[in-house]
Amino acid sequence: MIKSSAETENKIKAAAWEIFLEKGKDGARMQAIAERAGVNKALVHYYFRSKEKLYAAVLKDILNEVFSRLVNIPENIPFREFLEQFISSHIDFLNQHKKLLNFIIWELREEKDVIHDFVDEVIGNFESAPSEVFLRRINAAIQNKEIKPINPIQFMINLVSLNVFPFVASPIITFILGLTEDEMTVILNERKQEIFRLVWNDIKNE
Amino acid sequence: MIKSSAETENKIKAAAWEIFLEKGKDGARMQAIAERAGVNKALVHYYFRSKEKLYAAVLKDILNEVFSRLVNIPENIPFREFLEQFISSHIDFLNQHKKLLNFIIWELREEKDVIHDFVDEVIGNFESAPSEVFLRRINAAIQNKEIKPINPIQFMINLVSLNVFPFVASPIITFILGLTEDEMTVILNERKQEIFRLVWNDIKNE
DNA sequence: GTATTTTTTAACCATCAGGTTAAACTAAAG
DNA sequence: CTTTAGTTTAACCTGATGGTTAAAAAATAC
Repeated sequence: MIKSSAETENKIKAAAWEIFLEKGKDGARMQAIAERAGVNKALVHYYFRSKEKLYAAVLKDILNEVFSRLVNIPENIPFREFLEQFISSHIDFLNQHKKLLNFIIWELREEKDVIHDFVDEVIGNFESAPSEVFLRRINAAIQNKEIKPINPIQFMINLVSLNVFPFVASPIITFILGLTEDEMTVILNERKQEIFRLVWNDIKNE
Repeated sequence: MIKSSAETENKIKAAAWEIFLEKGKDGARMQAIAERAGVNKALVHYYFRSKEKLYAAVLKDILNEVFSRLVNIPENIPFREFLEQFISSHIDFLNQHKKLLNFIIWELREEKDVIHDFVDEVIGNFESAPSEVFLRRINAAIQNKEIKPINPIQFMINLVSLNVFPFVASPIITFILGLTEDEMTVILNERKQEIFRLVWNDIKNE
């Protein structure tokens, strides 16, 4: 068994990440985190002092992960391809982290100053805010006449809604529509094409 | 001051509704519910025995409220108007109950059997499942050639995503886009038209 | 006015969860 | 081999929280 401060710290953080995502901040138990990490409660406190601090560390990691995905916007390709890639990579990401957005939306549901400062700090690490990059891309495409002169804000909200919501609400949707989990998986996979078709038809010139 | 068993029970349930929506099941405190209801903790237990039972009672009410809205689907009008009304009434509802869907999505995020049975019971109170009614309406419209032969499931998912997500994620969206709350309100209000425009353009025949 | 029901008061219990501590143990590094 | 850092053990403390109780008080019904 190797002893390494950094490794153990990451092991604990990884376990905490899982538990927080499953249970939320209130529902998560330090004991459960310790067990998942294969260590004991004392060690968790040894590394992170308190639940608050551990939560803060994990949330920072989570937000970093999400924002770095959002920022990852390819340049110098036609808007049509950009859009296809954007949707595709988003849905791949959501598929790999089914519980992530659910957690974020719940935990950041109130606009508290604490959260504000916190998200600010994380966003501050990127050269420009994710939405800025995206907005510029849209406006450029409008200038080029690649797409119709749409409302960029509404367009972004539409796009993100179509991408994210089915994953966030998938248990409920599955249940209400009376589907099996397999059927739902198929439907979610089809959404790459469905979403692209819908939004591209709406904005393409000609 | 009137003493009435039923009234007090409702008063407590209403308070519990609020607190559960704000804090979630794990975050809610019986003490807070009692205070919000203007009674004391003992009385809350006198009426509902335990937090579990109170939660169950409230959740049942909440699901009933939501499903009765979903089922409320006007017949005998052109699909175009039906769609307009559906979006409009949904968004009105979401505007009045900003925290509701957020809560539901979080609390029902896992497909536990307990939840299954529970939702089943609530849905059982309606003649036909909400999705059934909606599906029939879409298929009828396709038959009539009112709309193109679309995939009804994907259509429903698109529609609900576009309606619900911006409300569920509104704090985050507001923050990421750097908007004020007032600006966000304006944007949310514009969505009735935006969503209708987008989906109707997609499915209309000619 | 008396019986009944609702509501309060306030103390209390048990449990759980976050957090601490001290001592012992283990692995690695010098 | 000895020092040091990492890790375990297990007991413990404290506060919060769900839940209970018995008695008194207030409101209602008859």
